[in-house]
Amino acid sequence: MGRRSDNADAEARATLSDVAARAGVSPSTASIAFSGQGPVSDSTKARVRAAAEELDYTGPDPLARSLRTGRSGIVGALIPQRIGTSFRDPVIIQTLDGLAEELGQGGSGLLLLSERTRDTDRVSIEAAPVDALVLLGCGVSSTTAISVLRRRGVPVITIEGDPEAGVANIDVDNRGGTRLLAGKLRDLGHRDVALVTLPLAIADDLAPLTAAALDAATVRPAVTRTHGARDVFPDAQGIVASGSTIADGRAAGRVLLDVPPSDRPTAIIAQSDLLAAGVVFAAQDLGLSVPRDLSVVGFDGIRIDELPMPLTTVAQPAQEKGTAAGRAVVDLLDGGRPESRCFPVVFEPGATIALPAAR
Amino acid sequence: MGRRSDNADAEARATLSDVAARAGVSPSTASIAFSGQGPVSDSTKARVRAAAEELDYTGPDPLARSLRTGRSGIVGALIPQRIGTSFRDPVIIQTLDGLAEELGQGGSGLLLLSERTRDTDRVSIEAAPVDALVLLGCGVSSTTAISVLRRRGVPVITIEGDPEAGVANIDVDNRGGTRLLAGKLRDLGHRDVALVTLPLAIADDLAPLTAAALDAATVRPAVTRTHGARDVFPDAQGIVASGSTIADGRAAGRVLLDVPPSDRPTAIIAQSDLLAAGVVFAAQDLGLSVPRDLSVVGFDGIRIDELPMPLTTVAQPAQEKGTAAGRAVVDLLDGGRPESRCFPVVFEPGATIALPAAR
DNA sequence: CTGTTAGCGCTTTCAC
DNA sequence: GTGAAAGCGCTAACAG
Repeated sequence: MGRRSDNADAEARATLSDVAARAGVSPSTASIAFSGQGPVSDSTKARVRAAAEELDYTGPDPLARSLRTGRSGIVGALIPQRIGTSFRDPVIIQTLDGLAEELGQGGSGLLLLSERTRDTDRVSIEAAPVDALVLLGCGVSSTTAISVLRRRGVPVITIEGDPEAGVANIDVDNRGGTRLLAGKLRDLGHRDVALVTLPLAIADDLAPLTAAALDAATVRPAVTRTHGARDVFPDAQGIVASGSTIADGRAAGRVLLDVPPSDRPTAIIAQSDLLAAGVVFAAQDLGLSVPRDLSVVGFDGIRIDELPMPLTTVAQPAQEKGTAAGRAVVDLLDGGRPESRCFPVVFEPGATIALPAAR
Repeated sequence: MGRRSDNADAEARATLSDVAARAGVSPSTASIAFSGQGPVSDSTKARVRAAAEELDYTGPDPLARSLRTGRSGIVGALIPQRIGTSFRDPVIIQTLDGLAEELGQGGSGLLLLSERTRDTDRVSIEAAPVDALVLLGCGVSSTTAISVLRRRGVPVITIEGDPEAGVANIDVDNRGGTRLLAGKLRDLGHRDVALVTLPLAIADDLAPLTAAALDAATVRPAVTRTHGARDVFPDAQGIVASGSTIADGRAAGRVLLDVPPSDRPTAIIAQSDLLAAGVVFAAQDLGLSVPRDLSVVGFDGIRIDELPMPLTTVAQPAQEKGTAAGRAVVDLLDGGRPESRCFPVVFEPGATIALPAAR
């Protein structure tokens, strides 16, 4: 029973067969007239269009079309947390923008999936009607997600995901970028350097950075950036932030800085620009001047207007990441085998690092 | 031929019939075992599950299920412009967040549609496989969109749309809110008041606010807020901004303020907080002090950290708007007839208005 | 260029 | 509690 919402109005909607009948042609011909996928005489096409017009037929039912062709025209993007949270991060927005734009070129739409959906939902990763899925800097132990999708036969692309998974991965040079920043600090003479990391797992709390937590981490970039920092400062300790907002950075910064001066680091490596901005504010809260009393570096290269000085950071091509992921998806759907790639980052000198203050 | 991507791997995926056969039951029984929509003995259910496991069957194909049930489980959101642009507006993000969250409760997913899709796209409003669509503060002459969707039988909800369209509309008190702010300015003694409006149509350019432009406007809130301002200052002139960012406001503000002092308004009513912030910056650029030399009011109630003082504005419940729209959609899909509603706004005193400077 | 035939994979009466 | 039958609306071979 029951197609559509059996709302008051609607006597059954016309189907392609109805249109074909009215135009005096077979359904297959009518189908071709609509899709252009085959030869039809102009006169026939016109007749079909006219019949459609009369019957108020707007085109093939996408649901039926999807079943028949095996394609829905929809690509899913799995984002961490809820929209309001994820979308506070400019990097995610830019990446999605690039992704959506590129998918649009291929005629596909973007379905937003949050990690938080219950699997009873009609549109969870185990049941969403998607032709492919992009895992976006996710804290799903992405191997789990990937295996579910593989079983479903849904192709996957990851952005900053686990490279081992045998899936094309669009990456940025998180390790090298952080190492570069750490190197600048070392060259200036910093030795007491602390980290403010991104959450290591979905829904992490503010906490010290422990080896155990790092081992259990599911958020790739957080781990990789930590490695990059430790390439230069092997013993660097730090704080795991509870998110990637200015407020989260401020809270983490306070923990690191609101201590006796002798225990205070001379520099802080924050794993995102928003976190770094928060650290700068935390320093200001405590009467410390940046960069005189404290050097701070970030990651991402987003502009943060509220900061009194430009941040020393590395810029990543967020939108291009999305575009590349989109292109990889389109390629995949065309039967190609897109390759992983890793974007370089670009150093932005800014004005938040300096020589360590004499003690 | 060809189901799915005929990629190297995959020998044909198992179907529900395969599972049923293996479990020694009929397809209908297997279906019930999966969906829970009917009576099955526990033992049968277990057998079906086991067979599924063995065949690597993860559940019913969503495409087939959709065709059969007439529901895709997907709700579309039509946003103006591209993601990167729309999502710079915190109000849109919050609204989408509320919407997605509420839809998630109903088990539906959110498909992002941009007005900019070409109608040849597989997933345009003409052909997206959605159970319903939410028009989000759109500049589509929404009547057009609505009529397409009505013909398709896709139910629609609008957010700040045209109320006449015979569609449930989730609105906020744009007119009353702006009138309230204008009233404050009048009470302080302002008489030379200028407007910085939101774009009146998709992709508007910075331009003077003319009667013709206002008549041709497709973006509802821009029109309504203009009316609200003119309820108090009937002759107020102004500038149509080219977007709703701080930069757009700054540009518009410059046009209004970079004139001989005698031509300068003593107050500016901007139609969004971002525009208002831009106006404040434009004033500063010209050496004017806010609110001493110029009073500025906004609209929305978002926090703008980079501003040196809190903005005088009215706050709208952006997330609740989304939630309400989501609830309306769910209601609609349940066969209900959700009603339009209009949220009130709340005055936020801020510190950007004062008595007009003596001339 | 057009029509015939078949079936995508599933859910849902309805009878047992 | 289970099975048989029907068909959602469409497109893709293939034959004419």
